[in-house]
Amino acid sequence: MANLKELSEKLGLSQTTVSRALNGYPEVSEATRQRVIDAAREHNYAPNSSARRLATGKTRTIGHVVPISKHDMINPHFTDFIAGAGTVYNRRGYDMLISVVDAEKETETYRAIKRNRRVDGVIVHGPVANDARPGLLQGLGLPFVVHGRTLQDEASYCWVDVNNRRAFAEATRHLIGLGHRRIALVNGWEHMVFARRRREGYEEALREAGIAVDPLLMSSNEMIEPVGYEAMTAFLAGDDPPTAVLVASALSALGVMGAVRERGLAPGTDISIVSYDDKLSFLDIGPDGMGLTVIRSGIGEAGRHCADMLIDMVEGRRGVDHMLLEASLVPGTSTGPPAGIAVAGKSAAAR
Amino acid sequence: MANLKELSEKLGLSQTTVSRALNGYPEVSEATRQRVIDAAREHNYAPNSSARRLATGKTRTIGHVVPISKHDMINPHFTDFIAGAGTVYNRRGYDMLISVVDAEKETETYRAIKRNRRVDGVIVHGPVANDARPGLLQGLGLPFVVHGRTLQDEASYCWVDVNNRRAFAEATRHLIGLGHRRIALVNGWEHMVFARRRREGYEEALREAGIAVDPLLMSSNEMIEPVGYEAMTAFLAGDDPPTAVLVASALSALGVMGAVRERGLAPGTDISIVSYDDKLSFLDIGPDGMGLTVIRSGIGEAGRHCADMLIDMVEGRRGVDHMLLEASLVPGTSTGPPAGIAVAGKSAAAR
DNA sequence: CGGGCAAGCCAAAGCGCTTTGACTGCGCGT
DNA sequence: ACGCGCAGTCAAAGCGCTTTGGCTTGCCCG
Repeated sequence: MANLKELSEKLGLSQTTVSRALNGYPEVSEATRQRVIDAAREHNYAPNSSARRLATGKTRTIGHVVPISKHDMINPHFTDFIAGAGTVYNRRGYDMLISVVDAEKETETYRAIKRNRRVDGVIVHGPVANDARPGLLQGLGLPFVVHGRTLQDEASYCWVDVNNRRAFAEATRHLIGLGHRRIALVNGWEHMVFARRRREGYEEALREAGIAVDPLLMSSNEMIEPVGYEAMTAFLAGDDPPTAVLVASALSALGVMGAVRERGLAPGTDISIVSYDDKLSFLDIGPDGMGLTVIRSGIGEAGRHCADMLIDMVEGRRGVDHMLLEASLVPGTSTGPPAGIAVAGKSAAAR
Repeated sequence: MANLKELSEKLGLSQTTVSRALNGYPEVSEATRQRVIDAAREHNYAPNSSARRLATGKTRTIGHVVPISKHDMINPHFTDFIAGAGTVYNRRGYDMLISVVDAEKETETYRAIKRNRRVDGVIVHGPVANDARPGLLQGLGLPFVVHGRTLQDEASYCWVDVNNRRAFAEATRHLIGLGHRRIALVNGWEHMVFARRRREGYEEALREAGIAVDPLLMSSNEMIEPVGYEAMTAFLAGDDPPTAVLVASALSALGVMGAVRERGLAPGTDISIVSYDDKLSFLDIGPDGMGLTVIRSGIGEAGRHCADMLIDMVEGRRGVDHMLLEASLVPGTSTGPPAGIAVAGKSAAAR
């Protein structure tokens, strides 16, 4: 059955009534509604979504503009984010539109998206230090939720973020509590806001304990395996190598572990490792997998919250809102007192 | 400027003419066309895409139905695939619609997509042994391209695949040529067609060389890091451990490398490793990165070909077509003669 | 000089839905 | 007996585009 007209003719009802019946409006009798629903199912009818969108002015579609960097790379965390957001879209009857664009064409893409009225709102990924996007989108009047936060005006728009600062402060305190004083940080790019906050948390905890911040123990770079390996190798080759390391992502942690293993060091005994764990679905670095001590906050969960918040907004059920998720420290076997300090019964390497 | 009507009034032209001018039809004078284009830009006009879709019956949208497994996991290779496909959609003016659905709801999703006329065609990911999807989609009359191939009727629909069988046969021959006789295989799930073809290639090369296929040297499982680690650890603990191993994915290779390093073995000297490399953008296992010898075929490239093929189809410029990509063996430092056989100047470990 | 033809433009008819505003009975209170 | 409100239904007017089928010009050619 192609369209509403035919279906309504077949039922001997007007298009109005059939449409109302199908969309759950109250002014149609239950008997009629049931008859309509049965007929729709029988004839395999579903409204044409383009027509519906044109008539309502709503697209029931959420856009994700994902910038693609040199080397055609999309942030691997993105997969898990959309896995989370996607289930929400599904449940609430929304579509997910993804635009893969060159990083520098991003603002033009938002403008185009607005002009064509292709989506009801967008999710903004990976906020950077002076991010122009919130301002741009506010100017365009395109509803949005930021995954993360920018550094300024965070009160003026919706966001869902992890309390990165506190998470890293606590992880650092944990290591300090174990007796570590030389603690390295393998961080992400610091133009990304979350990375900056993580460093702040790390430094805050060091200062509290009266430990000097040593630039030689900090690296800021892309969060991928080879980079983690390089950074850790460099730290270990230094004059006064760290006894513990804080890693900003699972992928980096993988590289860090590679460097550690290669040097024949045992995590938890010779060196302590704590990694942030976004719960990349294909890589379990935590206690149940590789055994690392991790600071955990699922990125899929963040995706779900972003999606729900944005849909609430475009449907007018919610105003400007924020959500700060707390990460939790999950102890694994990769942490322990520094090598110099002997502790009975502590020897197992990670895994 | 909201719509065509206003723009045409402002120009003193009919909607017809403005529409034609903007869409490049020949029956409008160049002078007028230019005037229209300038005005459109000046007033920031772009056609409402819902209206256009309704009028034309084309959505200019390609759908990707991605099943989500237990543990909310989406195949990590997916990111790279859509990075490739996405650039093509962009270039050719198409949108990408992604539906994240529970694995068992996949066929219902295709039906719904067809009913609503939300997309012009779909890409089918991860074909399995007796895949129902090609038949279903042919029955629905929804154009599609399969990334990979099923086992039967492959001539009846469009696909883009890698010559997995040959790739693995050649990699195996390469190892045999170096003198290896105990060659293990860390494969993906064999209900996935590509994994099955890879094993066939591997076995073919072994048989050619008169080497018995040893089930104890073969594992078939999910292609993720922890699983690669487990498999390799088990192989190395066996009575007659392999001197070489063939790995089906970069992620598994990571686990394999972890197991190898942990045992203090040097890749290329103590044990040879060849991995299939889909060029995951966040993980370079090849010669330039971790240094492994790899069989390489970019998944992003496959994505581009799929997208182009599908768009050609829905635009009626192409009929049923196939594309078989060849993977190439890229030598790294992780392969060499078996440990027993001494060769001058061969000693460097991977990396 | 008139017919034919191409170039350039337009009015109006969809596309398939939602939504407004109006209409019909029917039961009810007075 | 009459009017009123309410439940249930409908015709028709959009939503903003594309596309069909004409309608003017102006020009060329016999």
